[in-house]
Amino acid sequence: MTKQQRYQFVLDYFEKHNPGAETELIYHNPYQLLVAVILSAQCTDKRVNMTTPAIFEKYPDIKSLSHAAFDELFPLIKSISYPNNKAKHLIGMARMVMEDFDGEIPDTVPELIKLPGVGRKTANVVTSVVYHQPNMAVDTHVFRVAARVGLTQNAKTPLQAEQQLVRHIPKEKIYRAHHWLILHGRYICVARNPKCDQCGIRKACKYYAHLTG
DNA sequence: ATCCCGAGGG
DNA sequence: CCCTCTGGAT
Repeated sequence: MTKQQRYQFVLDYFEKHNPGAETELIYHNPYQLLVAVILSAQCTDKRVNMTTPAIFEKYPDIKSLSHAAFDELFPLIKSISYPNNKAKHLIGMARMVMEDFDGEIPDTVPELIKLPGVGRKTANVVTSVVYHQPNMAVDTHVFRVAARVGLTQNAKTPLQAEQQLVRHIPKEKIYRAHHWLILHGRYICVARNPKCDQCGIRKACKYYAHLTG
């Protein structure tokens, strides 16, 4: 199977068997999405969604967050991973948006990455979801699944994987593909002992082919 | 024990 | 490149 056929098969399969609307981050504007994604590192979306309503009530916009006191923000997120870092990042992010970006959440990856707590993955999520740019956010799931299936080859970093994936996936499908790969990675193509017996794309999968000889 | 849609610093 | 941050569910 050629690489092109592999992509075709995988994308077609997911298009037909949409892994479905899973628990997703809840947000109502770019500000809220950015905050939610920053909080989501190493933490389930469900848990993030439990904390964000209180945050958005107390800090309804980027300006109010930029004036937040650490000791008041910290308790609101202390039940998720890395509350110390994240509280620091959120306030720093808001301040930089106010000072350097005139209070508007930037709409390009290079600008977003300058913000505290915003790495490439977060920047790609924000630009693809809010601004509909054809960017692929590569997290641990996407990285692992793409490598296993053979959508990427010898990708040593998330950035390399991102570049290979973006090259082969039609623009309009990139965000959905991102989500499909995550859900597939979460439930089927798990890190240890992947559930190949339940996998619908195994016939296009290099890992499975290798497994079965 | 291991996993959750990572980022920053050394 | 590896290390640290570090809470809750399973």
